[in-house]
Amino acid sequence: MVTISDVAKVAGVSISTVSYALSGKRTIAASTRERIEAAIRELDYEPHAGARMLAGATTNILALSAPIHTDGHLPTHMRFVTAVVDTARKHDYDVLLLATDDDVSGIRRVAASSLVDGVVAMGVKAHDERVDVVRRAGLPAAFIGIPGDGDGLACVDLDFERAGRLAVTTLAEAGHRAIGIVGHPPTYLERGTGFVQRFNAGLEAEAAVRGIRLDVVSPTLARGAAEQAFDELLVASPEMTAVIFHCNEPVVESVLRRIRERGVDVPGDLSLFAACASYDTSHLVIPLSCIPLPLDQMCRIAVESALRQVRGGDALGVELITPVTQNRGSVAPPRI
Amino acid sequence: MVTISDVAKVAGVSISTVSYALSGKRTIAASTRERIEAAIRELDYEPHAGARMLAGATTNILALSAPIHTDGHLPTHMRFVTAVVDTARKHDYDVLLLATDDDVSGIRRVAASSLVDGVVAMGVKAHDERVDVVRRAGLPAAFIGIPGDGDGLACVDLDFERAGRLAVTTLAEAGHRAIGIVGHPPTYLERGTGFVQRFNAGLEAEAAVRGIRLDVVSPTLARGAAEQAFDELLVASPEMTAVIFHCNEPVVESVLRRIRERGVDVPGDLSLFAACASYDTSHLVIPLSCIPLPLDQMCRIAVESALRQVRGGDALGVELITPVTQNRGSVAPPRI
DNA sequence: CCGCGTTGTCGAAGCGCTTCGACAATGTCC
DNA sequence: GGACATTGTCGAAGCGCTTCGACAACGCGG
Repeated sequence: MVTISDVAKVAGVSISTVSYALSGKRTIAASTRERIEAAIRELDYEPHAGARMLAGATTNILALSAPIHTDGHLPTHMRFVTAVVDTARKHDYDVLLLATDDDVSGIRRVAASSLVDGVVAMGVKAHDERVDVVRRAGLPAAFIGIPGDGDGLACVDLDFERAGRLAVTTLAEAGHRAIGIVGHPPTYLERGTGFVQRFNAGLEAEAAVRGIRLDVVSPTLARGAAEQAFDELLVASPEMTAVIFHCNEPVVESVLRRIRERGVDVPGDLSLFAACASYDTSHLVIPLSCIPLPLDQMCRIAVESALRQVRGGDALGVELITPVTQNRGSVAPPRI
Repeated sequence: MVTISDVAKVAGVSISTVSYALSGKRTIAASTRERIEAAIRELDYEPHAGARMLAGATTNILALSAPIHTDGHLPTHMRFVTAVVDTARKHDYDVLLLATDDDVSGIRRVAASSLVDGVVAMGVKAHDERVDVVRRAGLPAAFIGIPGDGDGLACVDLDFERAGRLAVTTLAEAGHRAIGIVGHPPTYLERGTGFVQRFNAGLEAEAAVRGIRLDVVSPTLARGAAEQAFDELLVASPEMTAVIFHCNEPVVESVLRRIRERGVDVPGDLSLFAACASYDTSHLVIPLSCIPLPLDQMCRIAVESALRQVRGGDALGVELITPVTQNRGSVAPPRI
């Protein structure tokens, strides 16, 4: 293998000069640097990852803690993963994927063995063990989602509370007074995913202020559950004129098909709104106005926050992304 | 951080003794080993990954080259990834995820920097650049899929040719003489995914032997394309009594819904068969008899093959998994 | 009881890199 | 023109580990 001393020999300088030329930590004469760079290109030199780690430098590896839940939505999960990998690569970082059940032990292991410079954690829960682990290990970390006890930790998320309020506001301002909600499976809440709670809190707060009736269903992932839940909504609240989706794409699709089957006109009979959509709502059977989940942005911020800490910067605390709406024509004033 | 010399001190032995106790490469007296293990537990020692790599040992990291295609099916992709991660962890390996566009440069980089012990490559194409890279780098590698020029390389895949024949055989033995095929999008073939070619070859060979009529459609991923393709099949081959699916789950679901809409009885009017299904066919609107894609098995074999090479073993060449059928009642003799 | 092979342990070298301190070779200022 | 900073380069130490060769200590057969 090509080592730094090969490069030094070819460039006619010492090893340390090559190292400094590479890291930029000391000034190197332009002419010297050029010779070194030429030698590197000529030899196709790549620093030995282990040697770098050992000498106390960075590993240029980020761990991605991405626990998979049986009730989770795999495509969304995958989008998060690839977004993290893409961003990391832009900063010359590789990603070590921690995706087995026991996410805590994985973090502990890579931290103890100095394998990674930092960790990005997704699928964050209200009470997340990983918070303790990274805190104890003093490991640079960024959470995609807001853990309950994450004081001083870098967290990024859509402002779900505000998204809840924005969803209600959007429909309320169109004139709707009774809104149905199709939410995530009940297991999400049981598992302690904070974003569902925050979104619901936002919904309820805004609905209370505006005196709007809210009816919530939380279909499981079983076949037919989504359609059935929608039917229940119709029965429970005959005056309902709008529905907010805060659920995964397959559930939305099922309900949209049911809506078509029943001959309900959108937005004439019923306005629809997809909140925090991790998917493209413009390609659905019925395109939906929505608040997009800014997945790429979240991942980018998380990775960059972790890397800032790696470079010695402070964790910037909680960063909440302001939700925005996108109009796809599925919301209109209710028929009088 | 806790180092091996801390452990040695506590256990009252030398550094090398600890190292040998850990690696098992020399015999160590049972009593000594116990003292060392106690010290390791007491200090919560974890070897420094970089030091290990540098000293010429293994890195205990496997790269997973998992290029993402725009026409690919994300859930299937994710299942492969997690299956690889799970298997790797069982062998005390971590997985570095190479998922950006340029998969070749990623492999080259991790190989040149000795970051990984080996690589597992999925999404293998008939002409796959990665073959050259790993061969040139002398890197232990396993391919999930069969590259065209992969002589001497470790490859694992379902025997798609045989699966094609088995699918036709299954329907032919039930008495069907005209079979429709709903295939993967045409972009799969254009991209050079070998498994589609091999499956089709198997289909055609068996159909030719048995004198069976085959009509193939390859719907794109556009909305409505699947339904439309099925309708075309119906028009093109009125005598068709069975359909083989060799496509992703969403396409199957769309067609199944169309079948319901048209009031076609399964298996009375039409027999259905899912070939190489990466999803659970028993939870579909109409449960389908199928040849499952043995995804976990493929990933397990690939990881273990790569690790065998890491330990100095030979690449075992191409391993084709024999397809098996599962009966879910969607195949019956055609009405006379 | 001597020589021999085994077994268990140790010391030291070295993996490729970063970084510290040293030090020529300059330039700068009174 | 001499004192002093600045700039560019170098040698060497050391990061934590594996592994080689050495070598006591021991049991064994002749």
